[in-house]
Amino acid sequence: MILNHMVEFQTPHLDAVFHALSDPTRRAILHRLTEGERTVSELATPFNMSLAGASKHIRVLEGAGLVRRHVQGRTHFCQLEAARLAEAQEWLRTYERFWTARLDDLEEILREEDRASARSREQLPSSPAKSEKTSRSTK
Amino acid sequence: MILNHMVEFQTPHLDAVFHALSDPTRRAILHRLTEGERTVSELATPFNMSLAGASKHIRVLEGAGLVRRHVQGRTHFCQLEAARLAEAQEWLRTYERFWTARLDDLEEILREEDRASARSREQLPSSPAKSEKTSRSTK
DNA sequence: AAAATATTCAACCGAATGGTTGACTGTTGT
DNA sequence: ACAACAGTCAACCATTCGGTTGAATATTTT
Repeated sequence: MILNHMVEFQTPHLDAVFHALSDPTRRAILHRLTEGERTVSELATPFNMSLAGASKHIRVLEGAGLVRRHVQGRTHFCQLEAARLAEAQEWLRTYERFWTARLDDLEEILREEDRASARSREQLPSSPAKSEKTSRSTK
Repeated sequence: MILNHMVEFQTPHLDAVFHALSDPTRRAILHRLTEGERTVSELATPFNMSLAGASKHIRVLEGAGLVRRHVQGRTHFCQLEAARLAEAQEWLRTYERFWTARLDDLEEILREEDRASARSREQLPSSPAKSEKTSRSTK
């Protein structure tokens, strides 16, 4: 049982992917790659960082399987490889019901407040009748 | 413009959340918390690790806003706080179109292969007529 | 009052991280 | 042939990480 636990979470992919995503520079690089293929220098220029530094970040992304590279002469072209991001999202999907649950709770609380304020309006008829539901953006 | 870039990815929340998720022990702890509130010792026991070690992991999760704690006497109860996971998923959602795009590409390629093999069947009428679409699990 | 329990704290350790610099390896343009 | 260019490599540095141990702080039980 404990062993199941240990095995269940020995998912080196996720380790690498989440670690890769934990750095803002690397997230920015990924974002940049959504615009299309870019060379290493192109990816490096926006950052206040040596080329070698940026190169390291790209290697981390490559190691996590988030970037593919094909070399053409002396220039290395990088390409977004999103499949592993899908795995990460799949992992997060397991927890979806926990935040939607909380949002549902919130909605229930707000509805309850609405009922309460409706009652107080009945007791204080001086305040004007408002539209059936108080406007409230749950976004 | 470069500045926009720099600002756009200064999202310390995501840094902390993704970093927290990059460790398998911490992911296991989160998973455990989906079953409900657990004390620090309860969370620690499945792991081959000192209590202090597990405690540190929990503090990391807390720091990332993924766990809330309420103290009752000498025992600390931990609770999953999924909202920040939603933020992470939201970030990943931006990239969804890139893996679905690739899946669409794949589908298109397979369709093309089907057409090609259909043509070759026409040229080699010895092979028996099969059902309209070759069965193929895209999963 | 004393012992047991739940947990953190502080100091320490080795390994990994994010970054730099300078030298090296290829490739391309003159 | 040579200089410029694209990029990696290797060594180094400070910091963080994941982990340990032992002592400290509360709280609960006996």
